[in-house]
Amino acid sequence: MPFKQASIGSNQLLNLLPDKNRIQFIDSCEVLALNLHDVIEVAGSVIDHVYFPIEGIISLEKKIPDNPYLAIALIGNEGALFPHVILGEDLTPCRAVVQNAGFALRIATADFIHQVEHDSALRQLLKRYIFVIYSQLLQTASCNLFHVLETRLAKLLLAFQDRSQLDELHVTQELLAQMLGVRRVGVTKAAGSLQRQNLISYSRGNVIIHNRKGLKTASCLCYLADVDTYAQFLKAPETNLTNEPDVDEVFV
Amino acid sequence: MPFKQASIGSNQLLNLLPDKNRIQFIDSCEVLALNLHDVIEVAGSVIDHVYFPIEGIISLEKKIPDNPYLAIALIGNEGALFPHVILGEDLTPCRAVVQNAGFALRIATADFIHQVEHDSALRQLLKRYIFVIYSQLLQTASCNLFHVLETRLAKLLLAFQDRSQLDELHVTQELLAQMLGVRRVGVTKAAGSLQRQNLISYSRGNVIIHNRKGLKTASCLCYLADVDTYAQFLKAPETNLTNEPDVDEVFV
DNA sequence: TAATTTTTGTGCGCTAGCGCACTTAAGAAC
DNA sequence: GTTCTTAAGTGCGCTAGCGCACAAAAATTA
Repeated sequence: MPFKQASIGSNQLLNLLPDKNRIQFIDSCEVLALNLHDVIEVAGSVIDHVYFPIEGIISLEKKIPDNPYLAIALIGNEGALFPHVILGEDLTPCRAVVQNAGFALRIATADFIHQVEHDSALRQLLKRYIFVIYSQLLQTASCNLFHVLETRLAKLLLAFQDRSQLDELHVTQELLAQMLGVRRVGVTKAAGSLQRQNLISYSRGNVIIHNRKGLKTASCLCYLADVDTYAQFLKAPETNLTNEPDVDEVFV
Repeated sequence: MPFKQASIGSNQLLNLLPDKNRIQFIDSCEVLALNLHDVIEVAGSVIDHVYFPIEGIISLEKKIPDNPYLAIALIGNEGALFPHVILGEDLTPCRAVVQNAGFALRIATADFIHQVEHDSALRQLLKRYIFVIYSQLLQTASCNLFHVLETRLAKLLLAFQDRSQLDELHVTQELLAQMLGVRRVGVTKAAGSLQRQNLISYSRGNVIIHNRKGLKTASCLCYLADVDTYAQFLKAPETNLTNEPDVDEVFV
């Protein structure tokens, strides 16, 4: 349970910062409620805030013409939404939808960039996080092509649980289908199979995970790969985020 | 023909830099021959050089266990290889293979980072490029899931031609299959269909593109989307890469 | 010229997921 | 209760791509 040990009520990414930096950064943020099915951004829009979820789940979804949406990533309190504005482009290539209600810290893009400019620890952390997302995206691109629905569903449920911190997930088959880019009946079939294996049970928008270990076995290795990638680059002890200097080490 | 107007013998990305910056940067590079089927990096290895192809094509390929390789991107003289080291992580999540012989500028990672630290125009350019690659990767992740092989093959051939600057591509069906993550016979079938439509012809490792416009129609919209993304962020006139300041504007 | 290797083509049965249409069941509202 | 709405299940024919095996043709080597 890679993200479960984190304390509720905070953002794990920001928790990796030294206290001083974190406190200063959070001071520039406001708290925003994430209401279920809110569309935070549509594809192509200008990003005017960067978000750090504390509770709740946001899915990043890419749409290509004549095809359904596809969830590219789930963002919970282990991550951030739109940190890539530090790359200098404030457009989002995909939309962001709240899939579990909760709340998040958010900061105006300009303020965010200002903070990042003047805080090397924060900068380093976010660059690392962007690299992790990039690596996981490579994995997803392969996974989408090669892996059958049942394993992809298992992966998604695990990712959902990691971010909701609950054994009972509030999500319908219809929504899962939208995230996976398949028909709802496809999810019915795959979920039925997982239920018959006593890994999960569900009814009308509630999915209960009974056997997390078994679900991992039923999922593709991509789930573990993603968790490993995150842990490798964003685990607290090894991160060694530094506070100084901010002059010579302007970017890297 | 989005990349064709570029002069041979240079890297288009670096061409977007002001003369002064470009000359200084290239001065720190060495020229390296790209030999067909060279594996420049394997997945997970430490990146000790960043490459700027001048001629030739390199494919970035992700491997997941029990499945074939999958080409994630083609890199020619419109791009760069491993620029993401500026994110602070010098590992590569995928391997890089030379698919068309040629040559490239390359620079040691440490030197590269040093240059990027002290050259805001270069930094801005590379961040933009990374964003473009990221956006295209989102597109690819969807494309892999939704689009049939024939359209994906058409897209790949167009991307190949853009980077080889020739109408005759040197690539076997076997290699195309490896890049697309499918069986060779799948490519035989799809390529046969494109040939019957008089869009291409081929024999024993040579693919000739007869009708580029038709091939665009036969490809998925993802090809055009990728080209547009590149043009939007990396077109010469609009880029406005600046030289100063390098103090206040340390990162963004 | 003959043998070998590389590249491309064909056939066949199989499976995952599709579109479409319809059914069942559980809550919610009346 | 009864009706209505939302969520989940079933059936059917279809297609893309799979694995496997084998055939044909072009290029290379002997």
